[in-house]
Amino acid sequence: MSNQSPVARSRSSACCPSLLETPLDEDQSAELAKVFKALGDPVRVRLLSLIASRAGGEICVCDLTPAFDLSQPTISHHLKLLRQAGLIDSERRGTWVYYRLVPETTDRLAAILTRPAGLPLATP
Amino acid sequence: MSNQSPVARSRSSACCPSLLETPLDEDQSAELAKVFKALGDPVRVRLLSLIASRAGGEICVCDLTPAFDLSQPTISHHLKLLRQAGLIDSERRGTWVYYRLVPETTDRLAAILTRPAGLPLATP
DNA sequence: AGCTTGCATCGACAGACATCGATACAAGGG
DNA sequence: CCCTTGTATCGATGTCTGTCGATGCAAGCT
Repeated sequence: MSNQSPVARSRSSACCPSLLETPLDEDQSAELAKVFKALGDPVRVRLLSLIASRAGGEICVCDLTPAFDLSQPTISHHLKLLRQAGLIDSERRGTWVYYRLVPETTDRLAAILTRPAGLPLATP
Repeated sequence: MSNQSPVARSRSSACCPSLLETPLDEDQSAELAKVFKALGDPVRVRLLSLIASRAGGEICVCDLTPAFDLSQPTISHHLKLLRQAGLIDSERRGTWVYYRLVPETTDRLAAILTRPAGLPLATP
């Protein structure tokens, strides 16, 4: 159940912090956009939030599904997209499947969105 | 030309940092997802990167368009979405329109994705 | 083995989105 | 004034995506 994240993974072309500092090339932009796209849905944002904020670091799908007015297949679909984006990971234990955050990925996103000390603000 | 960002704006229901700390409610998730969705396209990520990394803080559309193999209306469309998400702002000066980053919005995103000192990592 | 419960996958469908060419609008120059 | 150049909007079109019910698969129980 362990897909590896395209963003958390250290990559040849992209090593570095901020999107706001240096223009990204097409490949870097495409990989980043995949992760942002995974976060571009209210259900998935809330899923990630529920998973990440869970004491103990994991949560069972059976505790996730009832938090939404959506069918179980739909929740499963959203979890799959989050997993493919490298934002979460899953593990089966017995009958249940547990999801947990992949903090490396959110860390990387946060770094990418952080501007280097006092980004030039069009200095008026 | 100044739409205001739903995320940079201080809001009644949401005041606080990390998505990773406390479960978001539906409204908070929906607003956040709008911004992430705006970043969920390779062209827009690269546009934002080109705009933000520009020395002087602004860039003319006429310098943006030739950086892509896309029609001018398509670029204009993507810029509009970034603007509506509160990620960039624009100003017309003479014939040209200049875009600049709205750093409050990216700052807020970065904060939201930052975990409070040592998020419980499923402590194995 | 059969039953039950938890979760994932499949196929279908409606709505959303990226893209284009054509066109409209804004501003400056002849 | 018209013409040109820069940018936004419009309408059409093909593709992608969120959602569902039905079904399949995994694991434990009896």
